[in-house]
Amino acid sequence: MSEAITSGREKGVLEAEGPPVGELHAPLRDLVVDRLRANILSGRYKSGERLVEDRLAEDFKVSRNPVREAIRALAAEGLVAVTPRRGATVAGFSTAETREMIEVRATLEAMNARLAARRRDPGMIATLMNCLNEGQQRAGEGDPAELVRLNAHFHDLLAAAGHNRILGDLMRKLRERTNLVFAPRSANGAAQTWEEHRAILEAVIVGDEELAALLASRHVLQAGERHLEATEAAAGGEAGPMASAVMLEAAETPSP
Amino acid sequence: MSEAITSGREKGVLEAEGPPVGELHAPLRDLVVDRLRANILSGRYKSGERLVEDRLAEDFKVSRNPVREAIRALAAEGLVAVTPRRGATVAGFSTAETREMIEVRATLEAMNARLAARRRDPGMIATLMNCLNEGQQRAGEGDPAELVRLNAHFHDLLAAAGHNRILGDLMRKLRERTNLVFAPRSANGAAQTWEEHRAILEAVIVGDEELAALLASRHVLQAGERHLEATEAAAGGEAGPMASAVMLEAAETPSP
DNA sequence: ACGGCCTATCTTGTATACAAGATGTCGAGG
DNA sequence: CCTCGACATCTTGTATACAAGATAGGCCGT
Repeated sequence: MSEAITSGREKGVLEAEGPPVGELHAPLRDLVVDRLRANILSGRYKSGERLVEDRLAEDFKVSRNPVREAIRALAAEGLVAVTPRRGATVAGFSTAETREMIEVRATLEAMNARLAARRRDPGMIATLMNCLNEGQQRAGEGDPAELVRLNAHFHDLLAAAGHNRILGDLMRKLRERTNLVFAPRSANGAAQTWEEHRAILEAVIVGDEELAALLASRHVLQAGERHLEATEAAAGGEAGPMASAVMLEAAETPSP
Repeated sequence: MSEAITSGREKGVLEAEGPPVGELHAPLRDLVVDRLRANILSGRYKSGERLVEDRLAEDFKVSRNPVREAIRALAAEGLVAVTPRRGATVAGFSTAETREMIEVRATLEAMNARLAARRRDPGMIATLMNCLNEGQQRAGEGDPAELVRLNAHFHDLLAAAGHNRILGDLMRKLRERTNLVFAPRSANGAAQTWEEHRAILEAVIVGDEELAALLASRHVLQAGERHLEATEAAAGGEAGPMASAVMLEAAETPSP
């Protein structure tokens, strides 16, 4: 795969192609951001890997400036960590940080599901149903990258249904960060994931705010649990044995 | 006030002063970020005002590069808005966006208060008490800038008491954004604000998670209400008359 | 052989230069 | 009088150059 970024505007022999008419070309910085983010989220760049400006600039065939800005943009999103004079690396998270992110995500997803159930909108729901069907269909087939994409899409649609863009942005950034942590074993439990999606959507459809919030919260917390159990099993219990249960309890919304 | 940023390392006649020993000098970018943020939050730069790179570079006596990066960092925090080839302006928010931010903040502050009440920590509580006393004392005196600082400090301490840094970061960024909106009439209701702080802290101290969460949520929502009422009164009802009540209901955690 | 310094090299930080997009102005033509 | 368009100007986007901090390997002394 060629990594070069060109903004689609090479010097053609016959000047027939200005910048795509009506479609403003994005600054290189933004293109680089997209590429870097994609490479990080896809696992092509692994956690802890150094991101050397010069090398990336060469890879992408641009100067260091857009690369610098892209790196800092991703740092603001929490996908890369940069230390003042030592450069940037793909972010990695401790189990404590992971737990914290999961706690917050659970709360935000619960809030959003509540809003989606309250403001339910036929158009949105139809779109969500389509996404859900496709997801459940492909859950068995494999192709991790496609499943990750569909999962992100479902959550984005649900965020749109909540009609709170501030909330949606926060959820997306947090989701990307946790996905980065989960990436190594992301294929786990796709079927269960989509079963949970189905349950959330049903609660939203019937307008049961309480249930939608509870299910959305658990959806996140259980994914976190599965991950922590897996890593604890692999690493031999670096945290307490029931850390996941503690986590679940921590963010649960109080029940009536 | 001289706006120049120097990193404290001028060419002295007698080379007696390297970079302050043991204290790594921050990159200019970070210094510029701090200055810009301070100028924005203090209202020195008003919402909508253009941030021209050249002018800022001259003001701060640095090149455009650190300024560019600083602007983008603040854009990531949501304090400035940048349009691809048209430059950056100090962010401004519609009433809809403001409402959304308030909703999310209310939820996050509620979650944090719950965590602080659960994990209550004597040291933290003592520090919070000090801050509270100082705040209540100065609430009558005026000096808006000092009150804003103390308010930020109280919320930061409460965030620390919640022991979730991810959550704390999100709350701080959101608080800055809402403060930017509220800035024009921020002096309003300082006494009430600190009375609410007191109530929240009391709930945290006795470990009543439910009450702490409820009070924290209301603290944010009521501040939002006060603001929206004020602007609606000033602008002649641009949104529905009971928008603030709707907002309050929107994020309230369900009661048992 | 070991520890510490010193230099060679790599990488980031900052400045400057140039290219190209956006905006505002003024005049010609209707 | 108004509109359209070419030009002048302002501002951002990108590249390159140089300065300075960080790192690693080797050399010297003991």
